[in-house]
Amino acid sequence: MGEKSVQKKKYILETARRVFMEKGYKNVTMKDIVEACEISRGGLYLYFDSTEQIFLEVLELDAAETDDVFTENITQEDTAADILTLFLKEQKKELLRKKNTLTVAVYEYFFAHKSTDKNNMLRRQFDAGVRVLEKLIEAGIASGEFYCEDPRGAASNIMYVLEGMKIDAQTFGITEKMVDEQLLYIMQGLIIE
Amino acid sequence: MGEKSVQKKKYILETARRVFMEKGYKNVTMKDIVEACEISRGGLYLYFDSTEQIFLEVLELDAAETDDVFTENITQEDTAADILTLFLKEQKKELLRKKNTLTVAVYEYFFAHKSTDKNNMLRRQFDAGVRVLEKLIEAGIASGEFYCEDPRGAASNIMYVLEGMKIDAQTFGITEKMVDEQLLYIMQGLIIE
Amino acid sequence: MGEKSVQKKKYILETARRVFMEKGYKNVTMKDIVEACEISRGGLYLYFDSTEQIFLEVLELDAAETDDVFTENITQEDTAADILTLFLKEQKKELLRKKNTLTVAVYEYFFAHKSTDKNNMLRRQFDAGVRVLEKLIEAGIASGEFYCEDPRGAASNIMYVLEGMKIDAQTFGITEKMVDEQLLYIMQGLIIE
Amino acid sequence: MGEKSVQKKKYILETARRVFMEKGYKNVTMKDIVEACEISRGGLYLYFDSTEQIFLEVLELDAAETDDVFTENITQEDTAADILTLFLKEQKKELLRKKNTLTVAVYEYFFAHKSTDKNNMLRRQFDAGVRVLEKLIEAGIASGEFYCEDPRGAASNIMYVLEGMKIDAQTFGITEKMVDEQLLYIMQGLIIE
DNA sequence: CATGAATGAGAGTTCATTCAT
DNA sequence: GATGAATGAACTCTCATTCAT
Repeated sequence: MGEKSVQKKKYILETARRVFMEKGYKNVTMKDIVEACEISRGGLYLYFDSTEQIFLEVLELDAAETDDVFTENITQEDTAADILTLFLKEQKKELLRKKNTLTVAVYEYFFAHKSTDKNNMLRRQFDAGVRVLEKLIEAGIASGEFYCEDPRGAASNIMYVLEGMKIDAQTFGITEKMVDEQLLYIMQGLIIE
Repeated sequence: MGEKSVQKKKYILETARRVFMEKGYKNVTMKDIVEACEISRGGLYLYFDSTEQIFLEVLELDAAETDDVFTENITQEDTAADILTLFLKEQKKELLRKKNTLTVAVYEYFFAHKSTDKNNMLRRQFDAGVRVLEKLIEAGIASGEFYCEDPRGAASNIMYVLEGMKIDAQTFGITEKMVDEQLLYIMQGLIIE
Repeated sequence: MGEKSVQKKKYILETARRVFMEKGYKNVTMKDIVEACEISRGGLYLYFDSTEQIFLEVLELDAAETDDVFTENITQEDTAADILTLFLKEQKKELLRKKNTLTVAVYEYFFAHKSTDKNNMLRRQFDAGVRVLEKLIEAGIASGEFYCEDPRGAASNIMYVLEGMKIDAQTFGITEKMVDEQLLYIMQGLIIE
Repeated sequence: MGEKSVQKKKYILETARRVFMEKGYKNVTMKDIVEACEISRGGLYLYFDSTEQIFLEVLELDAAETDDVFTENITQEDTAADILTLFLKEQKKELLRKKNTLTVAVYEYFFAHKSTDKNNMLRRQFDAGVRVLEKLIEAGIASGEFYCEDPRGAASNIMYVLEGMKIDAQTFGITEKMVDEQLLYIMQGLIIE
């Protein structure tokens, strides 16, 4: 595949991404993507065989590009509490962003392709989140900022709460106030006053 | 609609329920339900106009029948901790039930029919859950069983966690161990040792 | 068929008549008639096998009931011109009546059941009209009221014009002025000034 | 839509035209046209969305192609009587053509889409016919060929008669003799002997 | 007689997918 | 590589007609 083709493929993925953000996963047809991309039906099939393949490659591209805005913003001087606050702030931003989000599409996809495989993207992300938070909490305990008897439990708790809020945001809406209250509750459970 | 029709309608709803449990919401066609019920195409239309109508009536029937297995099992002598434990045990059972569940269908439906309306079923259930848990925690505090500075936050925390675990159960699976650990974490955050 | 049945049949025909007036012939389904009559589906089939049969019986009933409002209003003293004027006035009334009319249904039916048979209802009516008008014109000539070299041609001319106006009334509308002008033209072609 | 598509579209319209001539308007389904054209179900939908759209485009094509066989045959030397005779001869030919005619379909369509709008095709055609005939009659009067006190009335009379005969031709048939007699009657009403 | 539930044929419509150009 | 016309399977929905009660 030549240079040109690579670019076109990327163009299709970016355009398809917008389509998935708007319509979720199951609602999206090859026709939708063809029309959004303004290419020919046959043209799309040169690059992709199905909406599933396109969606998975959109997710891959996403993963590759995300590359932690989060870690980039951490400096040496930051305390564990600072970092956790930063992390939660990022999550909150994500949660409240109503439109530009693949959340619905991702859940729709994984509902239909549930797998307990270690490679399941959602699972990897969840596990990774728990690990990072656990380390962070342990670091906070070590530095005397946090008190917590079960860092693993606390880390999981945060991840489950975030997952729960993400769903609620997409099904019946969630207000900034609700998010703030819960994040505050979480922080206060950890911080030594 | 006579007595007989009422029974048939119920039969269709029960059969459709199984179909929704198996295939989620969006995958289900009138044809699927017709075939599952072993009735004619036109026959189904005598009772329902669309899969959406069927689904909503399935949910209604569910709500009517659920009628709190939970509250039925509470006796006068139970302490707040007992009741909370019972509640969490019920939730755990629900969570781990892999097949017999409308969870996926419900989320799929509400992804597509997101509404911040007070009448949104998911919202009502969430709010009701928070209210019940808050009362319970306050009762536990009053009886000296629990310690908690923010009963509302704790109640919300539990509901979000349950929501999060429900999703995880349906997307990448969740083990009994994971559930137990998190429920334990929650209980220990409340109980005075 | 008992007395009661005869009444019910008549009731159905009268109700169906209204339906045909509203929707024409082809648009009417057995369901429409069942609903308009507020009887059961099976019930209708006890009396009629198809919309066609119903429609034909509606026409028969009509023919039986029409029984010439026209001839009833003619008295001995009326001149030919008086009678012709009366006839055209009746036709005009019929033409301008927008709603209560089976015209569209009748044409739709006979488009689909064209027959050059002498018994074709439209043909019988046309021929009868020509005959009556011809006699009338001849009577007018005899009495010195009219001048006409081809009474048969004039009679046919009137009938064709009425037919043409009936169609126009049902397809693009026709104003009272248009009708009056044409009827005046016809009368002036006959009357000796 | 490329050159090829334009041809195919025309092919479909021509084929559909035949179908409408055979079955009228309301009886024609997308399936009928698909089968007549020997194309696939989906193929037809690439070009047209409904039988109504197809029908209207058939009418447009017709209007575009008709382009007055009539006016083409008029020469400078023709007298008004010659032209009127030619016109009526054309109409007679049209009237007696039993099969190759959209008449029934057109009336069926306009029964269901009655509109007093100036743009109603039938109305435009009627008005245009009246105008042309009126001019012609006035020309004939000026040249001493015709005698007529109400050229407008005479013109309308001719158009209504033609409309009436068209209907009769499609419902109970009309013989060449009947047409000839009536056209003769009309001509004799105008010509000075 | 009368009911109305039930059936199944058939029309409309949309899309994934292929293929000649 | 790229196009877009073409196909056909799958779904939705409506009715004429039947039949057990």
